[in-house]
Amino acid sequence: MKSYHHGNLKEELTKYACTICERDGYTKLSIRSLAKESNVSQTAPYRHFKTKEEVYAAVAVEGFNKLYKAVFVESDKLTLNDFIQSCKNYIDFGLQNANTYDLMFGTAVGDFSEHPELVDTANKTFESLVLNLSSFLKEKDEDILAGKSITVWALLHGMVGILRKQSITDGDVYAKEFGPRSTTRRISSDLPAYLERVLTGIIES
Amino acid sequence: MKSYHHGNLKEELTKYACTICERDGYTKLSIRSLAKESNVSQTAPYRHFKTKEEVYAAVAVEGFNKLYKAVFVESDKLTLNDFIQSCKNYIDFGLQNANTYDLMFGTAVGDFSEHPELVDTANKTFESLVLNLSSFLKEKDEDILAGKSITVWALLHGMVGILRKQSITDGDVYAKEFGPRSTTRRISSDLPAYLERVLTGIIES
DNA sequence: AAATTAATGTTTGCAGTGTAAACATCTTAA
DNA sequence: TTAAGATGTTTACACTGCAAACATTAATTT
Repeated sequence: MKSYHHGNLKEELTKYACTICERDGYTKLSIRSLAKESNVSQTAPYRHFKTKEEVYAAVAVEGFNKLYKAVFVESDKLTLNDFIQSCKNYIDFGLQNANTYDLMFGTAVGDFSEHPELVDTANKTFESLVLNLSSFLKEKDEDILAGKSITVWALLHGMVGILRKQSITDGDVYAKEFGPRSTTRRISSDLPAYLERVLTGIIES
Repeated sequence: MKSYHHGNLKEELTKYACTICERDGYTKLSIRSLAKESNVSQTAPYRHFKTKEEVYAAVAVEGFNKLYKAVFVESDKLTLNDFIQSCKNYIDFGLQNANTYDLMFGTAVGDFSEHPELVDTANKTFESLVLNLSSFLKEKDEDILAGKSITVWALLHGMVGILRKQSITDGDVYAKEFGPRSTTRRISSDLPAYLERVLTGIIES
């Protein structure tokens, strides 16, 4: 028996928004289609989200939570392999959730600070990365630790972007000579090895 | 005397599209407003761009050209400082053209391969980075060279993303203790020094 | 328990959007 | 000169974000 009030509309809208954003890209998301999917009137979502950007922010929050889970490692004494695996998980997340990743780090949500929950979730993710590094290293100086974490993160973040646009590097004069086995393809075919080599370089600098 | 045919509408549309995309973000761009700006009917742009995505692609091409100019160094024997400067130029471009950068590397243009000119321009930019590195290093092995170039690029690309979303790292438990002088702020206040330290580590690995 | 208020839903309406189709005008090549 | 192609306009359609006024239900106060 369908009641006037939905019950948990916000949750349902968020969930569906996540699906659409990831499947079709966030530009394809419309508040009306969102409403239709939940069998609710076209403007009902506005009771839960002031603007479309707030919907985007909610999707980004879910994204950061998922990324956090992918990166987090329980142990407080990581091995090198644990650390590499965590980093690989980050890149895999970025590649397998490309559209959501774009939403999280692109310009769709202009200013995080207008969405406190988004700031918190994003912080938590980054802190997890710092903690991983601090448990793996014996580094005490927090300045140095934070600096290195940022460098590691930058590398991971950058690799996601580049691996996703392989056509940019595949076409280059050098990689071309290797035919189908382009440089990016070589890297991604053994990502852990690549990461171990590069990350240890960064960590020990 | 206004003639029926505009003359160089495509150029003018592209130029204005670049302005809007950078100023307001590409989601704010509408083909109709584009047309209005050039005093031309609403659907005239469709004679030059099959879809809106083609407009995005055109803007991205301009972006890569600009980025190329920022990164390119004439000399075929770069000093370390030349190289660092070129890398800094990359990051500066990303920060000062945030919306365009997002268009270039985000999901707005789904598949570069459908826009040959975009592939070419993007390739050219990456090749410039490889050439910089190859002239700076004495490295001959093209595999290694391409691999290192990708690592360098990933770091630069990642730093752009992270410096743009400082709220993520500013809020972290460690950086907080330093008050207004957050980790990212320390890094960006002396970017060349940071880059020299990190990049030499990557290059010499 | 009744009454008030707040939360959450609906309806209607507006100005704007991407883009397809049919038509007009100008430019270029045969 | 004329036919073809390029580039413009008009019209039309289904869709969009979101504001405003109203309806229904749940929660809170009396």
